[in-house]
Amino acid sequence: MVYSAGLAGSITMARGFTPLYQRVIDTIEGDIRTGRLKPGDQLPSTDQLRQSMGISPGTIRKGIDMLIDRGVLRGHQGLGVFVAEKS
Amino acid sequence: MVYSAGLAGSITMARGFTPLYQRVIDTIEGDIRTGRLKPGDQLPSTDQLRQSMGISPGTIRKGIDMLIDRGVLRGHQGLGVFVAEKS
DNA sequence: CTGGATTTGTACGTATGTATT
DNA sequence: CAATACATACGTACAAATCCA
Repeated sequence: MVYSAGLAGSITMARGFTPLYQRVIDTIEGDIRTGRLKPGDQLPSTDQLRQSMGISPGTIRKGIDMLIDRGVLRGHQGLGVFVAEKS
Repeated sequence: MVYSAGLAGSITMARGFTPLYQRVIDTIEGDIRTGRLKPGDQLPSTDQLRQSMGISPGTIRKGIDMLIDRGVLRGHQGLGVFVAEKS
């Protein structure tokens, strides 16, 4: 699983107008939509996502938090974050 | 408007611990439910909430972010945060 | 028109707590 | 007990939008 964010290393954030946390959301939801992530699947750890996307842990977390709040993901402390079984 | 961060009156005190960001959510939603905040009303600024609740800006922000994501609030950069007209 | 003040929006880094293996 | 991983919370900095003197 790749999770490349592109533009990694751009400190000045010369991004378009898509916030980084939105890119986290888009990436995960895209992988769910295409079937690369299926219900019950475990996501890469926050630290792995941080490394592969080049985004700080807090920003990774913000995207995941929103998807958990929306019911798309489920977080289990000590275990990991998983794709929700039902939408 | 009070927005005290005191422990009494919290809705979700079951299991002993309520996260601070949840207290922010509960306080705002409670004020909407009781009519103390009405659709179109402006909330106190993040900095005012920080002071009155004694909670860090990031945590205040997290609660507000979730309510914006749920459609309960609307944020307008440079203006303020308002109670959404539609529910 | 300009510039300051206010306020939200985004992003970073760090620390600590808690659950699971 | 140790390692792993999520959950919560803190503080800071700067960008962007709005308002007004």
